[in-house]
Amino acid sequence: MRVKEVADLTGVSVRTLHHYDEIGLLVPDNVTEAGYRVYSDENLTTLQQILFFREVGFPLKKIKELLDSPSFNRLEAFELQRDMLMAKRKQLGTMIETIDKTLRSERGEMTMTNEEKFKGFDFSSNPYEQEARDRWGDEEVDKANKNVAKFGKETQEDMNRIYYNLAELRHTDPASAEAQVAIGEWYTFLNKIGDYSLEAFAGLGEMYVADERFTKNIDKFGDGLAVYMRDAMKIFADRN
Amino acid sequence: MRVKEVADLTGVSVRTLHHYDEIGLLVPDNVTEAGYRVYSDENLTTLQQILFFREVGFPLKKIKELLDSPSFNRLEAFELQRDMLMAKRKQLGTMIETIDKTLRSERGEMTMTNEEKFKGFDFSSNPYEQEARDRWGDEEVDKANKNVAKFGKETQEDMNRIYYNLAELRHTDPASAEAQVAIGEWYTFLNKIGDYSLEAFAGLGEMYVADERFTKNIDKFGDGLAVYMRDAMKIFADRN
DNA sequence: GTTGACTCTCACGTTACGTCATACTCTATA
DNA sequence: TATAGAGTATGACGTAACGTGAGAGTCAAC
Repeated sequence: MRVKEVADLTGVSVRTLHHYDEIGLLVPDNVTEAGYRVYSDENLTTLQQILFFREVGFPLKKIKELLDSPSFNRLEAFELQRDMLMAKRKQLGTMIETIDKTLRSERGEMTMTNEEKFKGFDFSSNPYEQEARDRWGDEEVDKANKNVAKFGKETQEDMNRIYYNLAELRHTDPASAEAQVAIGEWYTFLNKIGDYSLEAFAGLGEMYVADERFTKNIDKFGDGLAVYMRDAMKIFADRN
Repeated sequence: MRVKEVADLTGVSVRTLHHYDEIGLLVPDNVTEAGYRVYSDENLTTLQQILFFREVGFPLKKIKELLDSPSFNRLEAFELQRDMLMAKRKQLGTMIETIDKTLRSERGEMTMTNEEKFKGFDFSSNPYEQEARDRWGDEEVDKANKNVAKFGKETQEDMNRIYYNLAELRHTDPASAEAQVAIGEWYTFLNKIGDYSLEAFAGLGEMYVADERFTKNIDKFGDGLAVYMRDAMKIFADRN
């Protein structure tokens, strides 16, 4: 699908699609020889997600973070969206009540406190923002992963190499020399992209098993890898 | 109430209130010696209206036009708001359905067309915008009244004086010398604030009875005044 | 009489596009 | 096959609705 088709289908402007491309929020899967953007069905699904999060007040930057997050899960997102919509529908009910009361009070049939006048009208802090943050993390949790992304493809490949390496060792003793060398590479790697003391390193290891978002991603390289890394990281920190 | 109280009550920021003051959208009824803004209950009601229209996507400029419109009516506004909320609630239902279907299609239980994927997600053109325009007018219709507001209090008083004058004559012959002098004043007045040919003047008179927004406002000065003015204006235009 | 919470007015920054301007691409038809 | 008309691309500046300090005054309370 080309820009205008997408625009007509979804109700957003062509300029908006250009903008989303510019900021890397929705980059079309294909481009013609002439430079025309061509959107895939996958792109459309992503756009649907974007529009949804936008509708409920998320800034584009945060939406991008969510979608980019390695722990992001489309199905979970849809479920959260469902919850948000239901909540919003309930809020609308409150607003309608408020309006009804206001109408009656305007007719002098009753009086309202100022608080009552704004019941349902407070959109200030979206409780789901926290929920989304909790699910797909930000700041702290994915710090490492995000930094990796910043440092480009090579760094990413380095990281994967270390993960694969460790995954192969994951049924051996984490205190063994081989494992400790591998985990030492991990420590060195992390310090290339961030700043980790030995304590922080050990703490990070704890998070690998404590936080399922980490666990999931790490265990992609091998079942039980997260636990193995935690153990190896603790030993490494203690010994150095 | 002072800024922060209002902010806490309504969930908007202090800066927002400052902003609304700056652009003349919500000017506090009182100001202390020290220059502190003090909001009245009336101000709060207005703010409620503002927040509502903002929530449903009206730009502040348009909101200001609505509230400033002489034909604006709080009760009508609340009723429109009710309708909009009900419609939005219905739309939410559609969106929830869409999400449910999407979830099922993600699980491979069914397939969806692209159009179905965006059902309920198109917020592009707000149908109520037109509705609001129709009720409280814009551009053309209230041009005169708006210009009056621009020219300050004196002009406003001049206008009212002419209206009252005509209202007293409204049971006499619109072709009489007295009536024609009065309507001539009206013509002169209008040309002070705008640019009206004789034809335009007669046409305006037609609108006074054709458009109920005009009729309502004019008849506030006396029942049947709008019709009377239309007649007098036509005669005036024909004679000059 | 000095905090601490609140307020004021600049004034520049930001987000998410809108709105041209200018130029290329691609069918559809004369 | 030339050419119009609809669509698209890339700048680049404009706009709306505030956010975010900076610097300074205000005010009740201890």
